[in-house]
Amino acid sequence: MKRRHSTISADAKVLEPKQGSKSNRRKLSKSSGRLAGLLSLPMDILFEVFGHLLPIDLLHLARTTKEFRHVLMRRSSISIWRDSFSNVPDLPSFPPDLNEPQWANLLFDSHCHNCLRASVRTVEWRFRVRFCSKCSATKLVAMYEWELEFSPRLVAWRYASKPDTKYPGFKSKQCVYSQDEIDMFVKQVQAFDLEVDRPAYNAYIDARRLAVGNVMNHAKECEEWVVRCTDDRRQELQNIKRERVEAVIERLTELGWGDDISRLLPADSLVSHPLVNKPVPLTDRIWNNIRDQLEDYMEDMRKKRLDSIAFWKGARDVSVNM
DNA sequence: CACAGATGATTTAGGAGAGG
DNA sequence: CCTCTCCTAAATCATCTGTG
Repeated sequence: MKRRHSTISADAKVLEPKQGSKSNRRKLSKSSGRLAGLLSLPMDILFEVFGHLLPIDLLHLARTTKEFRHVLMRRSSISIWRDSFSNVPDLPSFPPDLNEPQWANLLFDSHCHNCLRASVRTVEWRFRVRFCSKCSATKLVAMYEWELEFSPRLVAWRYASKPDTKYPGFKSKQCVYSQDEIDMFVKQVQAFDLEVDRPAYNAYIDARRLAVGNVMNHAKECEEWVVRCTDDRRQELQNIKRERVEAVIERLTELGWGDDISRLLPADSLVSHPLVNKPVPLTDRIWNNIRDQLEDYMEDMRKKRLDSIAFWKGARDVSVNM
């Protein structure tokens, strides 16, 4: 697999600037002078600094100005990217058919690769693309195998092995293909004159099968990585929530609510209170914002408990007197 | 006073589960 | 199997607050 050497960036879309809000643009213009000053640093220092950034930071930086793009996208800057990737633990293996910015873009940039819509979480690792739901509908096609013009065994092109219910309208027995890749494959196959080029055609198909197999294996690795990341993140959020609950209980206890907290019914537990059950650490400022509401809540719960006690006491007295 | 960072409201994506 | 609804997490943005 030959790599291009002039720049790292093979795909202009990788460097497509993000659409910023007005406030973002204002911020950029105010701080641009300082960022630009970075480039006046000696190269070895610059490499050292950049090497401590995360890949997505490098990508964002390369999108800010032509100068940053020039520095970060040239072949001689590859060590920056390698250092940067080494800052992220537990990544899938580096795919040999992508370059570093493309790989960073696929892994970490959440924009649709087709329309640049933000916040797209679904990556099609088999096709090495991130598409929003709208673009998935146009750029991915669902077909039964027999619908393909060429034998699917030869195309072997990254089809879904199980129902892909995330695409509305796709039938479970259908396979999912990238329209662009089918077009490219068909074009390349049609370029062969099979009367003359049969050996070359066979070699092409063999190479294609091998390449597809490698990408499929790599996609599996990436999907497993996503599962691990999601699990880790879920755990992290649970820990933050738990610590917030503990912090709230501690502060309420300091205010004299400790006894009432221990007597709360499970259904009234602070764990499920909307102001408490949030994956955001409790700061002094947040505490100041929520304290009054939580004290009101504890007051209500105390009243509820005392009313309940009074009710049962009354009921008992009635039954004793009967 | 300007600025950076924190906060909270709102919007959006996507997963889980219920029901046809 | 498919669709719909609900819920959670993430992203975005305007506003607030603390600091120099």
